Amino acid sequence: MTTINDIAKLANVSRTTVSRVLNNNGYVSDEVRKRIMKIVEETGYIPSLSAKSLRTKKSGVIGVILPKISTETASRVVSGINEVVASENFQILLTDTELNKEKEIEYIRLLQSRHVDGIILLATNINDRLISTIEDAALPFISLGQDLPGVTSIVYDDYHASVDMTNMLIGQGHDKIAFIGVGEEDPSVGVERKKGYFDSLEKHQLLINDSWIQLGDFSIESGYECMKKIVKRNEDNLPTAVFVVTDRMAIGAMEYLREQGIRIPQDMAVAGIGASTLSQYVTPALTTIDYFNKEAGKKAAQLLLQQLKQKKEKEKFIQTYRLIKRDSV
Amino acid sequence: MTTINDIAKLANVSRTTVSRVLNNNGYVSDEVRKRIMKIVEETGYIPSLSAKSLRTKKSGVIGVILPKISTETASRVVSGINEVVASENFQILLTDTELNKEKEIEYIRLLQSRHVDGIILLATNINDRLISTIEDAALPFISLGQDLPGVTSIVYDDYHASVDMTNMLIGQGHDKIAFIGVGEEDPSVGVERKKGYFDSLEKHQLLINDSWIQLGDFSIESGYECMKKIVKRNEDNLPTAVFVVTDRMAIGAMEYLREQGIRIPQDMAVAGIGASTLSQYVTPALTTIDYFNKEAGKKAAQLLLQQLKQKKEKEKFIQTYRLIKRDSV
DNA sequence: AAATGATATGTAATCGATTACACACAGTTG
DNA sequence: CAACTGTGTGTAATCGATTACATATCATTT
Repeated sequence: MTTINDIAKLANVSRTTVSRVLNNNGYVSDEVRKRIMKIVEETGYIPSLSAKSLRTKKSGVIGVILPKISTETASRVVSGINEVVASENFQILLTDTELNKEKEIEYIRLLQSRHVDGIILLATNINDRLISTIEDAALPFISLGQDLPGVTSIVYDDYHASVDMTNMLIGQGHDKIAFIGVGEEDPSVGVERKKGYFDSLEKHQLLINDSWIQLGDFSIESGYECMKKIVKRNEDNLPTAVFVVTDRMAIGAMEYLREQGIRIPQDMAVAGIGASTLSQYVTPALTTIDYFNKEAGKKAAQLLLQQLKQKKEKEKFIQTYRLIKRDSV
Repeated sequence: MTTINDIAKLANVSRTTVSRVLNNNGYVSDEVRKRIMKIVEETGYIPSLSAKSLRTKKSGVIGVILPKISTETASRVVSGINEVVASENFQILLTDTELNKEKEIEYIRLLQSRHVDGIILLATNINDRLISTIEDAALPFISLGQDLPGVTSIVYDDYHASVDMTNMLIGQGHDKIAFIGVGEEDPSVGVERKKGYFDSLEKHQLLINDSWIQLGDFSIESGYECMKKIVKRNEDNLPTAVFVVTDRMAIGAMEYLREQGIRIPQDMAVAGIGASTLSQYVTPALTTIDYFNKEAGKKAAQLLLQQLKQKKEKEKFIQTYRLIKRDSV
């Protein structure tokens, strides 16, 4: 490996001068600049960013912590983040917690030790150790998906999205609306979306029937199973619509309905959340809510870059959403 | 930031001893070890991996270069890679070329300057500068998707997959089979898959009709447009099947057919490649080929980790595939 | 009792960059 | 012409770790 010292020797200058040329920093005569650049190119010299990072305390790397790497949401968000940070010559160091809370904390510390300049966390839960780890890290930090105390956060407006969707179903004349959700460990998907559903029903003074409510685990299969349970338990009096808190589970639910010959939307309307590609191309096309994940990723990256330039107070941003009405309703 | 020196002072030892404790390296008395560990925990000391990396020439980071970050294929492959490397405590540094050849080269050099321990490239093309940049980098390197000379490569068996699919269609009694492909810049998708199609037709002495062949750009929309052109140009004599080289384009094609009231598969059979989630849940479910992308990612990571341990000769691996027959045929 | 080897710790060089500071030389200014 | 300012370059400390080598102690072996 050629180092800055080698270049300096070859060009008969001190390494200070080479560094000045490379960083466009301070005075260097044209003649020397050219000489050095020529040698740099000939040798194919590549500066060591570890050394640079050690000295400057900056790495040009942004840490991203994902709950699960291979989901469409994650992929869209990362794509948005990358678009923004790459344009400022940062790279992304990717970690995947596999939905494990311990790993979330572990990775924050790891990223810190790697001297990342900032961290974006796609958060799925809130707990004290997490908060204090983030505080201790004392790094520019953005939380996406959950509002973490003391941390600049971008959140999806799960509550209102859910209310809107339920209202819309009610507006279509449905008064028996089933619900497929997830567990309450996830404040956004598990709590807020369910709350929106309940509140809307209540406001319209509609019946809430426990046998219409099932919880899944985000997978397509669990959507299928939940739908099956709902249908089995209400064979004599089926609900006329089902609101599913994620598209994937909604797809599973649709599959079961199709198998059973229950027509969508005539016999049962189906609505999801997430605006996955899938939702657009299933038949019938799924009514859903678009959270603009890629935009959220971009926003997160922009906020982070701002924080890199100057420390800011915690802020909270609410990502807009859009209800996409399609044939499943 | 606490450093190893701070710990050393607090523990009344030299930093050498601290380093020994932290790396479980050489002799340290139990008493001192405990004392140091206690202080490490109290202070929340986190070693600087930049410094470590500078000294040891190892970073614990694997560079991954993707052609496009937000595709299902990429996401599956990355997920496979991550699963393997994370288990050995490596992280992934992610870069996205946006299908730009220059960036491919730029990123290899960048990753090199970041002292990544190895690189996995999801390759989409082959060119001399790329090869020589890889050579110069002198890093453990794996190419996934294209067989690069001198580089251990994992390739999908595009040719035979394509032959198999075409044979299958022919076996179903189709003799007018249209084709939607991509440009030849992409040796795997653009060249090999097309070659498989042609060879199969030829072998069965079937007509090859230029107006049945269209090239798209990987997008769903382009699949739609290609299908449209094929139908328009052959209104009096429609082909009875269409083989599309990617699932996304196949989905686009299906959409156009549906709009036109052309029934799938009765009027036209459709086949894709990729086994996207989408392919499983569209109606009718799309016949496609599964390349086991996640497995390929794992394999790539395993090969890379092996190379980290000992340098190896170039090898070439052919990833298996599986034809999934569904309702669209 | 001397030699040997295992255990325990420290000294100091090193990795490859950046940067504060010093110095030299020009041209300009009052 | 003395003082100042703008250019151009070098010296050496520094970032935070690892590691070859040296040294010291103690128990064991011959």
